[in-house]
Amino acid sequence: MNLKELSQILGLSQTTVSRALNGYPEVSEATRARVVAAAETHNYRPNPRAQGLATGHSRCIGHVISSKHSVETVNPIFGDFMAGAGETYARHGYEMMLTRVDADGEADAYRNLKARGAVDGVVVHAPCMDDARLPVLHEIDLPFVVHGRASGTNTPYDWLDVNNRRAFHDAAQYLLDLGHSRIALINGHEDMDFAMRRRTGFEDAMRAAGIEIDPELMVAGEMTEGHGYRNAQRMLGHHAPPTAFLVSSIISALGVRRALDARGLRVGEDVSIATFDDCISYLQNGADTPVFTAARSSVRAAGACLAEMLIDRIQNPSAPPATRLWEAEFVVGASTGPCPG
Amino acid sequence: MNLKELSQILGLSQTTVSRALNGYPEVSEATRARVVAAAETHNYRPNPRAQGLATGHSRCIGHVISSKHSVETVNPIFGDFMAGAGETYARHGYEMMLTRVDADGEADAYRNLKARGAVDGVVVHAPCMDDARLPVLHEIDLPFVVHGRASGTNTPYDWLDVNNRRAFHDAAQYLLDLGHSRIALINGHEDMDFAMRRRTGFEDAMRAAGIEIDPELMVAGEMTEGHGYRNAQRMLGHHAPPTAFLVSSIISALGVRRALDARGLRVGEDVSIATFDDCISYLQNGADTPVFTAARSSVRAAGACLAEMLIDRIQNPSAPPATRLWEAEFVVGASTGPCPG
DNA sequence: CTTGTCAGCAAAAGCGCTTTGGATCGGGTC
DNA sequence: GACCCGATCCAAAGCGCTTTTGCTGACAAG
Repeated sequence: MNLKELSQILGLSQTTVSRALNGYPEVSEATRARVVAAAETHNYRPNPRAQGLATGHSRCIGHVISSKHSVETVNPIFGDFMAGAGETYARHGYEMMLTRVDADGEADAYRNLKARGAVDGVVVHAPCMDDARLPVLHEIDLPFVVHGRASGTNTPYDWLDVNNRRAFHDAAQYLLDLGHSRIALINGHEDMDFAMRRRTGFEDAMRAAGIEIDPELMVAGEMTEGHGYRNAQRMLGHHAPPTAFLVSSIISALGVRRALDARGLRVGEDVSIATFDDCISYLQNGADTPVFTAARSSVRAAGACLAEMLIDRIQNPSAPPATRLWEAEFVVGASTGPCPG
Repeated sequence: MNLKELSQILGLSQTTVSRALNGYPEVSEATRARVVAAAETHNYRPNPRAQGLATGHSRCIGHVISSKHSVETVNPIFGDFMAGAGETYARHGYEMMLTRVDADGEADAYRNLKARGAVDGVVVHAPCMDDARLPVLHEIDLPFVVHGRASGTNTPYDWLDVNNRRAFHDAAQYLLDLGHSRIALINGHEDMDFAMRRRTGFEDAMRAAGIEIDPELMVAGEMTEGHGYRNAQRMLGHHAPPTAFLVSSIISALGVRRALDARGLRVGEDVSIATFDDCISYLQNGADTPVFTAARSSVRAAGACLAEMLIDRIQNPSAPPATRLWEAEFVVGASTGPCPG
């Protein structure tokens, strides 16, 4: 069923039917009601491609996910982020389109999406310092919002970020207050902006406490369980092992815990673990009492909020840049305790 | 840059340019080369909506993800599945479109996608018994492939599944051979087909060993870490607690392990754990020696294969149904050992 | 009885592409 | 020399929608 057929059935012109359906005022309420009813009974759905061709926009949001650090590894927060964003999109009548690209193909992918008019806007994931994608997006004039921030970029843009520096500062401070001084940092890839900020927060707290940081106890990499396990194992084999771990992801924290188990060390007694918790739905940090002491912030909520911000941006391209800095919530769990000895 | 402009630059008609670009034979190789070069230098990209309007298909695959069991929880294998599928789509020039719907909105979502011509085909996730979606898809004649199988459906369809029954039969058998008889099953929602099959495999092995199954030791639910933890905790408080757990997801298995830790029980010594391992990228089951004894099968590979199958189906709608039954690989890890006592 | 206004509707021109149905032209056939 | 033919290329008709423009008739104002 298309517009033409529907209009013939109704004995009206396509114009009138289109207007009736799209809420234009130039059509009487009686006619509109008749049209809407007919559209309903004949299960008419406007063809989005034709609509897009005519209007110039696609009612579709692009997410391009790159395999930057590893072709193999998928970001564990991806699903929850998309769930949050997806619901917002759906509510506003937008679809979401995923594009998967190789390591450095992101900028090209954006150019492609723009040239083809495939999407009305994009969400930029995992920004890094001096992110090369933002100038490209500005240049091609494709609306976008950034999940996180990109230090080094001076032209303003829309972003939503967690105060990662403060979150890690406060978490480190908490461990310091418990008497720990040999604190290890297991971070995400530090070319990513958020990881850099977390590291800064950690270092600030350590420095303020007058503690020199052992480079052996700082590591960055893919935030997998294995990454947490291997590095914790290595560090625990150190001549002066850490008494506490500050970890950038609950996934890696699981690996750290496994390393402790393997060495017969009790979590929260012999060794403490504090982590960042993105509130991944299938890995909740304890329904009742938190398993891990953590700085937490829902990635799903972030997805929902960014989606909203992007839609706003699309509808009002000249609005001033919107930015949101969320504070992580610090929760004390069973994984931390006073420094032994 | 659009076709019209490009053809004017070249001094050719739109027809010729279009044909040259799309590899039709009615154009000389010299002209074709000239056109291709010009398209390249002017960064011409055909508008997919216009292309779709003209050809009738969208070069886009739909994935509709429902919040059937829980609005909150995202399937942890989602990201890896999409990564696998996404690469295949990209290679064949397809995009993927996600739609998120409420509990029972899936069938409607399919009708919508079809009526609007938004996608050329869809992937059906998490089929259940007598799945209501398949008749709908047949009725509206939208090409699809199923990740798993839907028992009770008699019209044939394309699917790819892991031999879940055998995987769980063999895993249970392995535990039985180690001397365990109090074996607990922590399963996924059993209205889902794969969970039902796993349960059958488990029951078959137990029955063949002449062991009566304690209903207290069988549970089904959302495959989260918390689900594993809570149920393991409960079962371990039983007057005759299990000496082994058979778990449907490595995520839940992590929860089971946490429950063991909480009770000071050693994994693989006091209590054994065997699990299904979907090879989730950020939760690898040990790079060197497997952490968990597991039946494993890569969900990412499944995504890639299903994508290929769907594209085949779209290109050849009348081909006989394709089905693939993969055997899980059984790996022995550190989480299992002889039944103590 | 004009004139102006305005609600209500229709015709038609795109949007950017593919595809059908010619047109043109040089060369080979009889 | 008339005819056919393959090789190239072009004009124009859609695909299904939105939107500009214009028309018609009713009705109030002058």
